[in-house]
Amino acid sequence: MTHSHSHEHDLIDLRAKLRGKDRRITKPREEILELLGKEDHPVTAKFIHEKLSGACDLVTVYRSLKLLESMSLVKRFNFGDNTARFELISSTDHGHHHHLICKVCRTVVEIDECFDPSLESKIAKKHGFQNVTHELEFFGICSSCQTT
Amino acid sequence: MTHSHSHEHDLIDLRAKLRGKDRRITKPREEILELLGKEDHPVTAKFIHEKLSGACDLVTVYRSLKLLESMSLVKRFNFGDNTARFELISSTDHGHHHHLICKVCRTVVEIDECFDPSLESKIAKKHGFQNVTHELEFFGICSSCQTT
DNA sequence: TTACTTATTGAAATAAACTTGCAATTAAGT
DNA sequence: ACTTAATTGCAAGTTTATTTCAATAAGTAA
Repeated sequence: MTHSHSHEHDLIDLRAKLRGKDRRITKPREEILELLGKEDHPVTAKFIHEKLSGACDLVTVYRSLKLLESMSLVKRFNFGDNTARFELISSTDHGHHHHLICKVCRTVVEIDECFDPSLESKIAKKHGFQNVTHELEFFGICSSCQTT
Repeated sequence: MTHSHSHEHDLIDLRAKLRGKDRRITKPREEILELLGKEDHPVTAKFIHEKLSGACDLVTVYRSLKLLESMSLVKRFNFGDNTARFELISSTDHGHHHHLICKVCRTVVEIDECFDPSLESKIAKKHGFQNVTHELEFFGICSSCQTT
């Protein structure tokens, strides 16, 4: 919904997390975070590089995204097309939400619903796993692509 | 559990599905199906090629997997490492099941549990999508990799 | 069986996503 | 401003997967 001001918080967050870590606040990192703050859906590294039109190298986009991901500022998604997509972790949903993707036109809808967390703890317990999380994406055909 | 004889059914299935479709039953296709019948978890094209040790080209493995997938004999999975993995669609679960993957050692556990299908239909209805399916994988740390 | 048609294969080339090595740059502390 | 080391850009290298095309082989019909 409203990503309008959230990215300012993310820049503050970035500075806070980088402080005292032998890491630096750089223009590419700030620009990538700012761009992600304006996007409503996960975007590819290539997309970011093009939108930033030469502000930095594509390699730097890859490296920055990896750093931002390791700092839990950005979340990586996989929509099954062999291309990683990245989204800002919003403070509201803690980065946990899912997507509904049109198999035809690749339109993406953000989904807030999720299944009961007891399913996850049940599975974790059953197999002796810890720190269990999940990746869930829905695929279907959107209203525009439904051939009558 | 018992994949021991199921692949014979798959070969019959393959022949049945290919018949009268201008498609041919070839050695690589049979061998890939047979190999998948012996595996308990999704495997990569590279893995198949190595296991078949030169029985056919890696390109043929990719092509065959794509064909088998389009024929609903094989299902493609994505474990978040930019590498497609393939598994035989068993007649019992109709190919619908999930996985629990150890983030450390990459061990895979097959999961039969799933959330209530009403969640899916609810999401489909809400956004006007049709033929909605989902991809769900669990990630965690297995008992062997849990540092005490 | 033999001949015929065409789907399929192998090999090399290409494509796309991502990573690595290294010299040049630049952020941040003193 | 000076220094140190993290970061960047560029080129080259990996990995995964696809495409092109001549050679091969599966299925069909004589």
